[in-house]
Amino acid sequence: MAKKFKEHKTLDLAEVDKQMLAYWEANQVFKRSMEEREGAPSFVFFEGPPSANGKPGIHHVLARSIKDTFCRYQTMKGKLVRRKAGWDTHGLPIELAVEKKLGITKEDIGKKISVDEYNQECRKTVMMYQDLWNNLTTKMGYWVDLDEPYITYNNNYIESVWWLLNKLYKDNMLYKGYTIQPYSPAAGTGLSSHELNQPGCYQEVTDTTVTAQFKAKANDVLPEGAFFLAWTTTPWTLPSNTALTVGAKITYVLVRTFNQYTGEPIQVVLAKDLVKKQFTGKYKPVSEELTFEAYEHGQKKIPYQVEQEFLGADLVGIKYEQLLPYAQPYETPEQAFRVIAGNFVTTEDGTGIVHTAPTFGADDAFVAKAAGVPPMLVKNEDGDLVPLVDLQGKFRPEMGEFGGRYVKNEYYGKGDVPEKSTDVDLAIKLKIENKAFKVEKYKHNYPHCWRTDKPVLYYPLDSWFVRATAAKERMIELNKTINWKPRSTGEGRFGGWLENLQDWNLSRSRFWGIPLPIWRTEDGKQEKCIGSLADLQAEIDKANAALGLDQKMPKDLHRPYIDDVVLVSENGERMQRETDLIDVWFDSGSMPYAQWHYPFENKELIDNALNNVDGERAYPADFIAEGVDQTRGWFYTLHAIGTMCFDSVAYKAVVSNGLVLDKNGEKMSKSKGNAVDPFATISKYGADATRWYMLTNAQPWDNLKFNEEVLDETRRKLFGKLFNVYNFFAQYANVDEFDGYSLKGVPAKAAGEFIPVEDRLEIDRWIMSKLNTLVKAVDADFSNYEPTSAGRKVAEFVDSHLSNWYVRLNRHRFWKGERDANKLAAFQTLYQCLETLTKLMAPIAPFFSDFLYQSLNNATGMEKHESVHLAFFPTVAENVIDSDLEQRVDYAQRICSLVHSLRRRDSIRVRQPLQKILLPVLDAQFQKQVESVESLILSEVNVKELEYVLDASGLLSKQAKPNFKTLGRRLGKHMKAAKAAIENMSQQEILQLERTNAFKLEVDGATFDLTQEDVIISSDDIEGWTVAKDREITVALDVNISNDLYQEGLARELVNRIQTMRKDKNFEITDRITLIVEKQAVLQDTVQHFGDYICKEVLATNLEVVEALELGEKVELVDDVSVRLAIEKQ
RNA sequence: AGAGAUGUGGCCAAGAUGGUUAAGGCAUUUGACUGAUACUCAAAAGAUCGUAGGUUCGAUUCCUAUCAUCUCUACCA
Repeated sequence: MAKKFKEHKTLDLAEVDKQMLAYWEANQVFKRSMEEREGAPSFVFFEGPPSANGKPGIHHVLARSIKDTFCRYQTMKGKLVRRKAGWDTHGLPIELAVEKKLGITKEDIGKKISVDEYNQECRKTVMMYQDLWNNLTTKMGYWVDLDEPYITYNNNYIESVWWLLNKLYKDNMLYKGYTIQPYSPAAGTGLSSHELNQPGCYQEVTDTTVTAQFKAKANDVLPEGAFFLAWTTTPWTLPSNTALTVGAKITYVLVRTFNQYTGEPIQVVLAKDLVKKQFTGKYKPVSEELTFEAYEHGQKKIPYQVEQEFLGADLVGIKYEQLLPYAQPYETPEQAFRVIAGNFVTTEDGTGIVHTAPTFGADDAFVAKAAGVPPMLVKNEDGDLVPLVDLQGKFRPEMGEFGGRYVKNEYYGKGDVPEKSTDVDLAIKLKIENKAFKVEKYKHNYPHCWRTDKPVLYYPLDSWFVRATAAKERMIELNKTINWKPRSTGEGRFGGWLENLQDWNLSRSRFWGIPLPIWRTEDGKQEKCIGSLADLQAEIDKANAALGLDQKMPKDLHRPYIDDVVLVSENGERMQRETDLIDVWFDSGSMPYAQWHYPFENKELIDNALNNVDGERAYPADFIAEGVDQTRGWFYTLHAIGTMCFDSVAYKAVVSNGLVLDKNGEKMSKSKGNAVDPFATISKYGADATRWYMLTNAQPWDNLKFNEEVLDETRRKLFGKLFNVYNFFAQYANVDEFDGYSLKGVPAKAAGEFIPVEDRLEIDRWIMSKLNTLVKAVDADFSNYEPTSAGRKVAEFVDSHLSNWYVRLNRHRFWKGERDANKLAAFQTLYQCLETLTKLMAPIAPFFSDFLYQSLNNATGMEKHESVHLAFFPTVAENVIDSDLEQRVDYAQRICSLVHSLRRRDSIRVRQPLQKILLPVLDAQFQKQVESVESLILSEVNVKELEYVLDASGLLSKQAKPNFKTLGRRLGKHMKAAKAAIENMSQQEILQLERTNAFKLEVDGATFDLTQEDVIISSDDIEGWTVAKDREITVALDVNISNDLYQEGLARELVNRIQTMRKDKNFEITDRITLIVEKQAVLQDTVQHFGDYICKEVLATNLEVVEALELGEKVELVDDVSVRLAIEKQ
């Protein structure tokens, strides 16, 4: 006796999830999916560590579904796929969370709370979210090794990162530099861009702005004494001005006018496009009433006139007098105070000439450096070079009367705020000195420190940099070898980013992160970069010996312990660690190496690949996937480190998925309340429906508009349907004791062998052909990282072909009485379809597929695998694919559909038999194809015969259309006329073309030889018939209902009503009945001719016709025909 | 501000390499099958493919411009 196929009541995907999770857990399926592939070729996957500072959202389900799908697929393809989970544990978000939780600020660390305690708190915070993430990982069916994750705060991880940093250091790729960063003087700390993007940081403020006049020195382009106009919203930076930047291609003009504050005649230079914006209000073009000669200071209108034009490039190099000569740049002052070119200059606002203060603007610093203009740095009391503003935000003593004043009034304490800000006083001074062209208030957004709520300064700070620009070309080259999904992200967003690459600022002045392993002597002249713990130990020993200390290796490599370590330089000086931490993005970009503690352990995993040696490999990744927001984040840092340290790509293929938006296309956010809870979604619809929906509703790289209704539809349509098909199968398979190869009483030809596909019915061969075509396509899609296409094809197969055609047409084969080879073939065919489908679906829908697989396989024991995820992906049986067969069934489906539409048009129900279908035949092949599915069509649409109509039967009028593809190139612009001519071809002419395969077409006086392929012929209409068309197929239906047909129709209606009554009365399927029908004239023939048929269909052993029936039910058969019926169980 | 992506019926969404009727699904309306099951199936209606130009015999598809939405990076006069 065969084992039973499990029959399931209703489909509860959430319940399936639970069952399968328990099963996987109990049987260690994930672990075994790797163990069983030991020794197989590796498929390398990197898990991007989630930053553990936030709760997982629905978009993480998308990203992880993508990752999981391809890892499962590759496992099924026989690859060994290791997936180490990882946690991004460092960085500001964690620190902020901790500070918020403890109610402290950065300054309190080391005072109110020890750094050790703080450190512990950070670790705890990370662990707190880990549980939630693990929970989601498990519930959504994401297989990743959670038992041995890499954690970026572990000493081993840090050691690997140090090793990488040291490698960069040795290659001269690390340097210390001075850059402009957001800085909060009130808090005394630099701010990361993350901090600036806290909500509420950008506030609208009103600043005093100055358009200053910079007096040009003698030159060949401008007249004596001309001024450059430059606008600033931060007048306090004007004393630090060392250059003016123009756009080389921008057109500038010289304008003659008067200074509105002093009344002095002036000539000023500004962008031509901005003259109208600048010369407003009092300024009027010179005219007869308004002349330069007649102008007097104080009068209402000030004349102006454009005198000359130049290109920005002409102005470059002109020197000008320093605007506010409080100090001179310490370095190369002779290079300062000249006009330079910069591509960031626009004519949107200001004057088209940009006041450039390299100490306080990132662009300024960049453009000045490129042009060799020095920043305004002066030597301080300690001999260090510093800007004119100190770290408290005060002007230095060099600033004379301004010395000691805060540059922004906001920095003063309550009560100390002066009446006029430095900006205002500077503006007044410039007005008096004929150096201010215009002073105005200006409203704009300006970043504020989230902690002190005071404006941020852009301020030069010491930072460590990775010389990424040195590897730029190589990064671009290697990027071209990466398979980006979608391609545009790799070429556009990422490629563009690489083209404009800047050096990577590594420094962060925080506590919770990987410390920069660089120690320096006090004068900064000697330094050491540590590349391993052994290295550090050796240096500590050396320092202990040289300096007489008793230092031990810190148990924890974080601050502050590491800061206490003092090393010694070659010539015996003390060295202190640079206090910076490194950018957390470097942490995550190091994961390919650090997750394995490379090169201190697992060295071969990476070296095998680098040296092209046989053996297991863990580098580079064959595949990674994250959100498109990681393009300049993780995707970049992986690529940069891979290129710089190993001259290799870090990943060969990358899928960057889009955002998950709400159903209206808006970004999800907690504040809008439109965020979707992944846990709720999964428990409501099941993980599989969620995954399937997210992967197939839109390409992963397009944004997904998350719509619950569509998600539910996925559940119903795909999983519900497949589940029903399975249940149908299981129910009858159990009755007939199907074991995969045999039925009760119908043994397999040979033990463990299927009936060869070629020996099965055509309809079986058809679905098998379809199935193999599907396998081929899905395999190709998965290997090309196209899950959407793969999933849609599977869904299409299940819906249109398997459930709606194959099962429907073959239902009777499963429940008919006799057991024979035909029935066995039906079971085997359906079994093979279902089993193959579980494997095709498994990568996307791991739970349901395994549930189904086990339900099938446990009964037959055909495969030894205990889970679909341990099985292998199906291989294509090319010999089973029969495209002719697929085509003719496609014809059958379409012809049936056309006939149905015709019946519908005349309101003739399918139970009413009809006599004839006419099918115009366009070629012999078509007729041959349709003939072999003729009986199928006739029974499906309940029609008696199908007649093929050959040409010229008189019924058919043919229509010719040009085939643009073949004619287009030949005819060119004669196409329009040719189209008309061809469409006007007579029946005779078309016939001639068909017979001789030649036709001379005359168009516009020219003659063209046409063959049949130049023309598309379709049959148009058939006189007197109802006709429907679907592309090349035309169908005509004889809708005349003869009396015989009518009677037969009534019989069928009668059967239907009786069946319904049986069902309503809960009779068993096998119950025999007596049928009593009230006598009626219209029904007399029906009962006479079709009585046997009726009895057979409804299992009636006798049929009584009585004059009047008291009991029973009155039912309507068709319009105007009702009858009273009764049935009784015998 | 720069870079990138997207814009096809009420909604979701196919449509590499220009060509004859622009898939399919949901929703809507109408009807139908069914003794496995099932809010299943079928039909009808609904789009000149963001807008404007251009190339071409012919453009949803190629080019240019423009608008809108979104993302990333930056915040600079």
